[in-house]
Amino acid sequence: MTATVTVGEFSRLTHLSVKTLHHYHEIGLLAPASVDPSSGYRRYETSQVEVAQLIRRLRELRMPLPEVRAVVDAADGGTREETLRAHLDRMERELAHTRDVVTSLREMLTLQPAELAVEYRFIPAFRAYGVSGHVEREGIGEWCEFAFGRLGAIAARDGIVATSGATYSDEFFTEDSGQVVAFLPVAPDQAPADGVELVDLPGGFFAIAVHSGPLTDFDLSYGALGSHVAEHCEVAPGPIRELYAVGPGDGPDPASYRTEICWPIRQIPTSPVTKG
Amino acid sequence: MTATVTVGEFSRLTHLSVKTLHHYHEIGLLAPASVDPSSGYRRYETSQVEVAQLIRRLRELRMPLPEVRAVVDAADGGTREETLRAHLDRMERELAHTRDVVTSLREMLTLQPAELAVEYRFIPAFRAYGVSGHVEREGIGEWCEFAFGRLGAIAARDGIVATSGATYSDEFFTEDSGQVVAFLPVAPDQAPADGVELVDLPGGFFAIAVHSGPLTDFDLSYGALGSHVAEHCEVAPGPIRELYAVGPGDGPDPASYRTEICWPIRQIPTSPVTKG
DNA sequence: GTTTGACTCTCCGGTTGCCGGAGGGTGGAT
DNA sequence: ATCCACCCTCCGGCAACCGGAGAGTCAAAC
Repeated sequence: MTATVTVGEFSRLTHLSVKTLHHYHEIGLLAPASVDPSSGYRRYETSQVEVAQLIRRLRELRMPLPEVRAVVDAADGGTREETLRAHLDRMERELAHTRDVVTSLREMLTLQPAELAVEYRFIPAFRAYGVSGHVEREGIGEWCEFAFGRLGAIAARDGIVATSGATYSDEFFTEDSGQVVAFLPVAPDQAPADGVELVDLPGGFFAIAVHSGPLTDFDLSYGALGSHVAEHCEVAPGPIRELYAVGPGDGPDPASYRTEICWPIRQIPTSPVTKG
Repeated sequence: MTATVTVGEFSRLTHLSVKTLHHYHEIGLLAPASVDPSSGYRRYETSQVEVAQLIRRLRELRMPLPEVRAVVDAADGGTREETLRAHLDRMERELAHTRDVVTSLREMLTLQPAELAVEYRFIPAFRAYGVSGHVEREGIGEWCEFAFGRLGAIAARDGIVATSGATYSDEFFTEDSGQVVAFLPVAPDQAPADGVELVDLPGGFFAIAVHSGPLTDFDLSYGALGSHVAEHCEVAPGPIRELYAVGPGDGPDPASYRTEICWPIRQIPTSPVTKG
């Protein structure tokens, strides 16, 4: 019922290159049915064509080989379905992201950069409910939903009204994963609550820029503020803060969002400030 | 107006990792404004933040670095726009392809494989108008439009009515680029015509399977036929042929397409054939 | 004035999923 | 016997960086 073929023939049947088949053999993803002990010649069975085609399909979707292996090895359809769905979800998200980047790229190239208004403020130390974690950049959206969901629930329960925010470690941006703390300011004598920490944010001077609109071209404002600070101020240690003056909780329209980016500085610059 | 910053600071301003900045320096994509000759320390100017952000944006779209360089270096907006658009087009196509693969993957996993009907036929040698070329797999759609457009025009002019087809070299499938010949059968005494060649296709025995519907899961039929041939026939040399019995020229609905895959064999097998 | 600690440098190797080629052995047909 | 197409293994390389080693530098603190 099944015949056995050489690599070259199998290559033709599956549209996988011989090199690729060698590779899959080496890593144990798709081993030939038999190998001639003396010559080393590989022999595949025609029944293996199906698996090979499945692998090819998955690879066409850029699925990493370890995941492909998981799908292929999955005995039960459940695991298989799950891995597949996870991958497709990821692709979906990536796609949405791509669209965002494209639009923001268009804006970046066509529109003149909006004049950035930077103001200086002293923010005193304050206490806040906090949710902290080491977050991957990819998962930041989900994580924020989780964190602010939790903070929002407590705020609603206790009747706290305040502008929430978050601090981001540098590595979060540059290494694509790092420490993030979502916070919601509370009174200094606020009692602890389940599910959140009590954190004390240090006071200090900040250079603050307001970013209006959705967060897709957030990095532009971020870079502009950073440049401004580098040109006019002495930076102080500590993570950058974001204050969500108007965010998803205040309305459904991302265009109405207002986010304040707070860059810690040593002091308010005294020299005449030339905006730019 | 512009201040100068270290790699680390520049990294914070641009959200590019230090390693990445090193890399971009090395390949000359984004060189620091100055390098301390004794210490080797890099110094960037804040004015470089913008370029860096553009690069980051483009990389987020998975644009290869050489293309990024082209966009960044592009003095005039025209070249820039063009490179960009080309890239976005490619992404668009890739996306469409992804969707196709997903649906066909779904079908592949949920539906039982349709019983493959294989028939054997002797096809005599014939003459045809041909358009041949070395084609990249990515560009096959475009190329087919071009080739069959040309053949179709001549057919219309000369009143030729025949089923067109194409031959594909193995490498086209396995190496993602290879020789392809689109052909349209003509009478043996047909006169040459501008823009097309006259080719003679050799006769012989073929194992033929009919693939119905769009070509997204074409490779499945292809593999199934190949397996069948490997199990029941002796293969003959020569490229695989496809005959477009019902194709884009015959109606807009891909579901109505019928394509015959012709696999060259030495002779019609005499043994009792068990389908599978 | 030096010591600390954060920052930076270069170089080397590894990652993923293969491709290309060198150098040499095999297999079936003539 | 010879040919030629096929097959083998091994080595290096591609993109676009990341990780770490080992060493040098800078600025502030003691």
